[in-house]
Amino acid sequence: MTTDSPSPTDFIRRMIIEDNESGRFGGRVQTRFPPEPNGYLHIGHAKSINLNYGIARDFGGKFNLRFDDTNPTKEEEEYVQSIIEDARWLGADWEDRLFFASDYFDQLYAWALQLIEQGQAYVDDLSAEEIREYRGTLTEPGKESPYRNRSIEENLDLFKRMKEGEFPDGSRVLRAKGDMASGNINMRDPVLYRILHATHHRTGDKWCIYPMYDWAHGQSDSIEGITHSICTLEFEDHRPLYDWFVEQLGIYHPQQIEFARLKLTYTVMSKRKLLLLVNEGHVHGWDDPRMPTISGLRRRGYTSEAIRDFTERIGIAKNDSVVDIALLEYCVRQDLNLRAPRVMGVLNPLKVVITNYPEGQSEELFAINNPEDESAGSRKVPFSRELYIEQEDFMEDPPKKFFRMAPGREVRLRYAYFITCVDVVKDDAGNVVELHCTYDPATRGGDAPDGRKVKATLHWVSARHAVDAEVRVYDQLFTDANPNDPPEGKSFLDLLNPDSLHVLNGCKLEPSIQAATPGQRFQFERMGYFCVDPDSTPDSPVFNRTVTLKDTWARVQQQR
RNA sequence: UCGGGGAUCGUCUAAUGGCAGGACCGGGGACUUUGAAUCCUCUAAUCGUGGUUCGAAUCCACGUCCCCGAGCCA
Repeated sequence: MTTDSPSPTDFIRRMIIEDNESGRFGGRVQTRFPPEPNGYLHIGHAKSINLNYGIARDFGGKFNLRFDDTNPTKEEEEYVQSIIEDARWLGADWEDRLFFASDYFDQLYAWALQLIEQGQAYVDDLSAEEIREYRGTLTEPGKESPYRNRSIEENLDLFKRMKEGEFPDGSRVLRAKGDMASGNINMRDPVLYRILHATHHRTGDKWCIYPMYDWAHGQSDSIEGITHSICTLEFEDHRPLYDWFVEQLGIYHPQQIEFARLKLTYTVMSKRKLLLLVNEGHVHGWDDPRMPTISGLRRRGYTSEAIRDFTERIGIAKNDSVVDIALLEYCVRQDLNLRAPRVMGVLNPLKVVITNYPEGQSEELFAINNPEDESAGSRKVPFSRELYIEQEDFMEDPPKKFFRMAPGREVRLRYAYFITCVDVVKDDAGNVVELHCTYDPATRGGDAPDGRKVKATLHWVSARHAVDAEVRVYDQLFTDANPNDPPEGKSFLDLLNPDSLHVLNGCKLEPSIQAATPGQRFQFERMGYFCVDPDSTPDSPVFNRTVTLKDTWARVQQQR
């Protein structure tokens, strides 16, 4: 009844358990992830991968990676490589079972000949537009093509000549004989093959006819011995076709099961929209850290463990749903809290001079690398007369609940000393540019021997020892929780958040960060989780903010 | 309205004829050398109307609303 582990029996696993009990597939379980190489993987795909791979793993079955590469006009090798990399990074293991639908083109062709010979497929000369007209509408039946009753011999001849390249693109198609009056439009003589004189990323120019999804997918599953072919809801009314083809061919019959695709608030998930964002330059590529792509999330600093945890927490069902992106952020904080070493970094520096600290002197203070992980050890952080603190940690005229630095107030510098603000230096425009403070030498390490308390602990960096860095802070890509549903006359692009990226320069980081390499993740204490960007060099380090820490103070401020 | 699918706390998801549970979000509190983490705690739901039943989120009937489908895309 109550399960505290998040992974459990969703309706798909229950179906599999039933199949195993009835011996339907001989107790065998084999799943697959079937991406089309026409874009990068996104977190919706991660849901599918973790579902399919997780099922295979949990049931002691097998998992295949199969590219659904039946449309050479949209598919590219670059996408194949990125998908393999991302799927692996997510933790999926297909062992030696990396397949391509294009591996099966010969078999698919032979099966098409079989269907023609059985009198169940024909070559149609109607134009694309005519086919559409003949198909009818959602509420009215279609009518049969005048070419539907060609002889088997003529169909065989024409289809072979289609394959030989005798006809131009679009001039003919091979269609199955379905039922032009069916309420399910997929059954109204679906197209099996179209003529495409295009170079395929794997088969080159060998073919000029290419199978449609419906003709390729089920039979590919059948060839691979897939038991449970899991796909998303929009394929639900393709299932009768899926079943019909394998039955007519008399081949092994897998079970198609559909579940709801993932939607997330404040982002878009369709490959078409993501491609548009990339092509129109609204983001800097598929791996832009604001993208919901796997490569974007990785660059942002997400771990595959956090993503897997997320895909387990959201569950599997058939309800259309939109998951709050706050859950994803919760998952990555949860994971990074345990593994990210802490470091001090000031994003918006405010200079502090400790007036009673000797000029030219410095010392090293003890700091813990990760309070959640003792094995992470400790480090030394340099302290000196001139420091930086965060601008937002000082207010000249603080409201009631603000208990950070203010004139006359004493606070703790993390791992260092208690300091008291004695003077505020301003520029001509009245901006606070520097604080003069005194420190209490007796509070070294951060504890007052007399037991007095301070309400705030601030992070800081010694000015002389600081590493300058660029920090890229991100906000949601869209201002609207559901950019898929823009107001009348607007596009989802109109809902783009103009402030989704802020580049901060001159950020001050403690020197221990110097050796960090791209991909490394840190918690900047009190500020959030950050990760070294691939653009980073030893001379000019660049960090991405993965996510802020949960910020109670920020919430209090918003309520005011 | 032709076919297919779906409606449970704000969100996601359990309960498959027997106490509507969990997680996220939000509120309150404890603790605190991160306003973090952790811990405690609270708010909050069965689309509607009938029916069957000792008992209905679950079964039945009739409604309502939402999603998908008319690519030579997948």
